[in-house]
Amino acid sequence: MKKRKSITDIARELNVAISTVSAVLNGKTEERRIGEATKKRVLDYTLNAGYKPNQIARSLRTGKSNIIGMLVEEIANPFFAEITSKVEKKAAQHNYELIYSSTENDVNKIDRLITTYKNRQVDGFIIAPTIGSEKKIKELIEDKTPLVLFDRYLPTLATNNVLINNFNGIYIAMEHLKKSGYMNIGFISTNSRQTNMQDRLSGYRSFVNEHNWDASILEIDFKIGDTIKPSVISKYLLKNLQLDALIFSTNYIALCGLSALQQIQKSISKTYGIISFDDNTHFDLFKPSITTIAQPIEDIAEGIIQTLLLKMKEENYNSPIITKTFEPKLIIRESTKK
Amino acid sequence: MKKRKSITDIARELNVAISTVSAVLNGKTEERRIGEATKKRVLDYTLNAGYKPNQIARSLRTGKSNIIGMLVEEIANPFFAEITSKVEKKAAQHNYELIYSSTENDVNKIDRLITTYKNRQVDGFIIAPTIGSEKKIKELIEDKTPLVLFDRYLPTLATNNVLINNFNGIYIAMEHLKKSGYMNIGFISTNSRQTNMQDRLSGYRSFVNEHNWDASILEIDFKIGDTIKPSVISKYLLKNLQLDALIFSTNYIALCGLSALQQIQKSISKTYGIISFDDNTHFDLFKPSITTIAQPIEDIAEGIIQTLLLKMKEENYNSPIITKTFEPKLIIRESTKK
DNA sequence: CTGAAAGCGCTTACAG
DNA sequence: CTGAAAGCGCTTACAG
Repeated sequence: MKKRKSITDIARELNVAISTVSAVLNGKTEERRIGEATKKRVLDYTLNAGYKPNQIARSLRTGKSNIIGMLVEEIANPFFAEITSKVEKKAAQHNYELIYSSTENDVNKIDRLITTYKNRQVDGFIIAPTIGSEKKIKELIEDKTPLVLFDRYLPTLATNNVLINNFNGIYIAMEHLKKSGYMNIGFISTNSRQTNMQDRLSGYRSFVNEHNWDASILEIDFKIGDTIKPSVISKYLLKNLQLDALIFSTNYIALCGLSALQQIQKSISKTYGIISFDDNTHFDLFKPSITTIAQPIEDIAEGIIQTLLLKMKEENYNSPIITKTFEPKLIIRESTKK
Repeated sequence: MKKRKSITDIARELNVAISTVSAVLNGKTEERRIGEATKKRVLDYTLNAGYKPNQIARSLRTGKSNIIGMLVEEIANPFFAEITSKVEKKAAQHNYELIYSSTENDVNKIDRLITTYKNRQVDGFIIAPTIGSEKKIKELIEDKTPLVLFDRYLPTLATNNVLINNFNGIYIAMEHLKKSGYMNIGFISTNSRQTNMQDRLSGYRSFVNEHNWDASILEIDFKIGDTIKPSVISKYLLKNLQLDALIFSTNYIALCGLSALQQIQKSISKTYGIISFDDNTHFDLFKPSITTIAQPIEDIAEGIIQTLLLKMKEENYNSPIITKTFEPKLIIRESTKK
């Protein structure tokens, strides 16, 4: 590759000191009291030559990279894709670059990624943590690395969290179904022990208990990257013919559940009330369109970036731990109209 | 953040020279003839202390980052998500890290991203190029930055490409439909001028011309991030009632088309033969399951990484330009059984 | 077999 | 108002 111009080259060609060029480039002409003429000469030259400072050198010197590392469960999942995209834009506004990777909820992968990112000297971490990654994340906390967890939390770790009220999300969905006349509601979820999934389950259980209903729960054994067989769900439906409505605990389970419903449409002719957690670009296109429990993605993204920015200010390393919890929102569509 | 141990700290604590530590860490104990005992001491110590070399410093010194930058159209699109994931794994096997971003086919964004990645000193680029980005990409070529384009090419740029035979993909799909008894096939695509889309259109036109059929083409005005209204497609179908089969030129158009078909199911009761470009995790779950023209993702990923690795070996900067073209594969499912 | 020194491209006290 | 020098953490010729 062609060698790029350095600040030294520019200083030599312009007959000024390296530090002068640096000051101009960093907008420190005031403190350093650089003359207008010198400033203009440097600016003209660098603009013209298309000079961009070498970030690597800058990082090495300042100990800051202006990079934020973000680890999500799976970037292909629309929820994570959207949130990453929003965080990326917000980070850019504050002059930070975002790099991200999928952990696939794999403890080894998350550990490896944290190490890699650390070696790249990221200034802060945003992580959707996996059960089992407590030890590695604890290292970050002990190093005083600015850090925000989101989507789920790790109960044993005292650090910053941005979450939603998963319990309430399901609870208001149940209330809506009840009001719409459904009385036998099945809850279809994964067997994940993550806090978000457990809280959604609790929301269901609480509502059912409070109303003296029978709980009917399907927990599917699922790992990221697996394809769920719709037959798992159709079998469950055929065994639980009393059900008149279904809540899916997350978007990919819902997609699979909708396939299952198509499969058994011939054998049992009934229309279920349907609600899915996570709104999805396609849910309003379905026939019937699907009622969803939407996460306030904009709020979450803003909550994450603001918390991290605060923590990345050096003087705030010892400020209190922050947890922000947002409320999800029910988007009512055709699938819950009796 | 806590300051990390440096090679200097280690050298001091072990009473050896910095260069000795460096040699051991880089496995150069042979050339540098480091004694077994010294080697063991250093290795034990660094392993124990969990020391990881500072990549920033290493990059600055060697001029190499061991990072590959990849720009795709939209990471949330399953095709790009999969290919990125595969390239990432292959790159890791060769000790390269992959960073990636979505261009959204936006020329400004792609230009900005290339600049950002250059400043991060990536060792090579993998790009799904956008029309209009010729100038910026030409700069990379002139700098002799290792570079591979994929998915589409830019006719005016002489550089390395990894592609599929889009023309043939549609052509064999048409042949299959004809053999299955369909004779009035509509082609539903975007109005994108990208080579991949244009080649797919050419495949359709050629087949139709060769068989003296009438062409029926819908080109939807679409930008990444847009939601296509299914009504655009249903209007087209209602105007072209002679059609008995449809080919969708890409996965998101197909998803939208399937919504449109549901909408008009009541008004026109007929079953279209359906084929979509790009296989998709959900296409085999649909009822009927959808016949697709699948891209050989594994081959494409391997083609990309091998080409780039070759170009990143310094001595190969002046080796000939490489173009690899793979054949797509028809996956026949229920949607094309009459 | 091992170490001292230069240098990658920056920023930042400090001296004048 | 401007410049010379140190130093971030490495690698790599080179000297012994």
